[in-house]
Amino acid sequence: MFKKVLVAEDLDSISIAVVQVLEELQVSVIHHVKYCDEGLLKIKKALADKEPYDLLITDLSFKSDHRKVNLNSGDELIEAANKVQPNLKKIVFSIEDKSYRIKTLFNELGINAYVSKGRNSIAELRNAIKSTYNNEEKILSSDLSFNFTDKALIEIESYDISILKLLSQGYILESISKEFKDLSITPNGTSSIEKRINKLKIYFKANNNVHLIAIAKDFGLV
Amino acid sequence: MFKKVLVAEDLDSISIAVVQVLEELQVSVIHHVKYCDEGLLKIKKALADKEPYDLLITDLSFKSDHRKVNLNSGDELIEAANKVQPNLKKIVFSIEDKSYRIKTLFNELGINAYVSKGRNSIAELRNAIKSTYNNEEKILSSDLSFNFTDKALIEIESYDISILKLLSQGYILESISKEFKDLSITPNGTSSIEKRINKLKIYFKANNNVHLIAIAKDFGLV
DNA sequence: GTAATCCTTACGGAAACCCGTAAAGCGCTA
DNA sequence: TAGCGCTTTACGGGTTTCCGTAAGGATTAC
Repeated sequence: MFKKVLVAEDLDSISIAVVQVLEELQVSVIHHVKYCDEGLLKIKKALADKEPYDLLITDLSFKSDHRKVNLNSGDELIEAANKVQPNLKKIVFSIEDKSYRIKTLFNELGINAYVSKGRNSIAELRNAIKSTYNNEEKILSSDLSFNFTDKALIEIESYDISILKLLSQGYILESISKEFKDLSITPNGTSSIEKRINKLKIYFKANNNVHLIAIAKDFGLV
Repeated sequence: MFKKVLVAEDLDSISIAVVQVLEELQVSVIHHVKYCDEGLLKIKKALADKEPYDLLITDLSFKSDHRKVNLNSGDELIEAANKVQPNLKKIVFSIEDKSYRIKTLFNELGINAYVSKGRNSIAELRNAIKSTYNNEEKILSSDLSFNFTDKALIEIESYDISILKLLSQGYILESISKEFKDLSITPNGTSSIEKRINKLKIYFKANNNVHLIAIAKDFGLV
């Protein structure tokens, strides 16, 4: 079993249970952080000490409070961790259950397992840890079963997300066009952006922009 | 201390910690349910057996799965519980931290304490349980401090929520007007509804309807 | 090198919005 | 019942979205 594991989870009510699982599995060194920044520090420190972590178990969303932080989410923590320790095994333990989000985690951040917090997630987490230890790939908790080859949601790319983000911030077409020109994102003609929004509306079966943003919010895209 | 407590919480990772707190506090009978429906059943059963619960600790949002349920949220569970056992003490333990939502819980559902899940929430929960036992009123975990007399958010009423809901479903002004007429909700002229939306836009500093719905989603109003 | 295709941008008219103003309805009081 | 104040509704013009069509430009096929 893993020797040294880092848990990044802000909610104390949850981290207690996660740590218990690790103890059950006879992990000898278990560290727990409540902020992503701390997590990255610990990973770096462990590397410097030549005693790197074998596994990172992290949540995705972290509450913001008075503290000023660099890394705001599990995604960012993983990205940063990948840079300093690419071979680190990574399990995400989060409430998120949108296929779009999860696929991105596997494909772009190279996580080893995803466990969605739910009614039986502690058992799922235990299994995921074991499977990860046995070098199995793309482990998904059983309540989430979607087709990995389904391209539908993957095709929504960062360009679309940018548009949705700006729309949700009250930008009108013209302002989005200007913003894109400033950031040299192309295409940036109002007409092209309009067309792209149209595609999104068709894809998400939205009646209008308001509806579209509501749906995008529900999907966690913005 | 309380003798008999019911915990309604779907995430097993959290309920473990909650039950531990209750055990520490020497509560002799601790029951735990993962669905609101089960919760209500247990409350009714306990009443019928003349051994009612002293306290209900519940989450607000419950994941939906294959199971068909009547009660979808902690709010609904509390409302139902109030009908069968009005004297039941109630503590809400949720991630929610929007003052609007929380105030409604105190004012309309008569909960005794609100503890927001966070980095130190287990200690907060322990205190809230003790305070509730000592008949203190309107107990709020310390990371949430807002003014209870501040009317601002309370003034957003169900009428506004209805408008926001329909907007977020892609309705245009005219359709909303028609819908309101069907449901005999007044005022229902397109002009009045428009004016109300305008107020909301000013209140939330939104540039347009799209922006407004994005903000409403963030606030958990829809 | 030319044609076909795709992508980007432009244009225009109808629908829906945004916003100010004015009229109509309704309860209250004298 | 007339007058007052408040709420609701109606109206109008400017802006933005919505949606179809088409022109310009780049890439690919042959």
